[in-house]
Amino acid sequence: MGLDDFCNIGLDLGLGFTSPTDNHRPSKLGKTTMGSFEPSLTLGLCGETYSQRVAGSELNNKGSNESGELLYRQDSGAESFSNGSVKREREAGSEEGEIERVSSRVSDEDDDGANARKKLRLNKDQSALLEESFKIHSTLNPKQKQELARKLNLRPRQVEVWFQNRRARTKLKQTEVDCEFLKKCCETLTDENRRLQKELQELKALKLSHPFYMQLPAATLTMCPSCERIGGGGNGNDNTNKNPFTMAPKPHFFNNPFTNSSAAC
DNA sequence: TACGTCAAGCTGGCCC
DNA sequence: GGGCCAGCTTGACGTA
Repeated sequence: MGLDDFCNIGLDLGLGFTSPTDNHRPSKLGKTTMGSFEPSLTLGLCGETYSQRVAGSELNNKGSNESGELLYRQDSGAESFSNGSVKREREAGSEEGEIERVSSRVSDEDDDGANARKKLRLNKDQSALLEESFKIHSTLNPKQKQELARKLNLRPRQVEVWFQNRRARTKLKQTEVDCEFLKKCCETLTDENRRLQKELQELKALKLSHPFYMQLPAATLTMCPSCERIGGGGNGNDNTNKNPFTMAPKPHFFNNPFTNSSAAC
């Protein structure tokens, strides 16, 4: 292994997203998680890979701050003035129908409105209780639905719809957060890519202007995979003093828990 | 009046 | 096949 071997260093710089190897299947309950993409930036040197991976962050999902001021308009449900499906009719005809008769507050306007669709607005208490329930469980079983509907003086179908819409809003919000996160990742990795490209150019220039360094036996150059420093064998431990092979410290993205750390350093 | 919000309708997929 | 869900759409309503 001589000079030629050392000079034929394979420098590889890449920026991109890698897909996880496991088949991450999103939960049917719509609990989205980061993990579909792992932004990565690699600089390969002599077969060594400098790799940065950004794992999913703890994206907090605050969710419930949407219960604003609400009007106390309670009209009959949409099923009352729309055709509705067979399914809905069946629902209304069952025990829930009884609840509906008790709970639905049909306004006077509905009598003349024929099939006019009125906007139902949940009042503050209803929204609060629904939010509270949603925090506990984002999906409801039939019994919970019935119970909640009874408490809220609503029809089970309305409770069900509210939960469906609530999950959709949560997911939308989460998607927006994920989008922002990935944008930031992209920016960071672009900067890192730029920096490494520059460093690569410098190393290439150095290789031409300082052939002395290239004559060092390759075996004496070891790179710590953690701190990315190249230590020269037999030249003392101080490799921080103007060592042309000292690389800039690896930036840490978002407290990435997957960043390798070596006990050797 | 344009736009945002949200309850509700509709449709297709999945699971038991 | 029925129930439930996600995703998309519709329409009423509030607001700047």
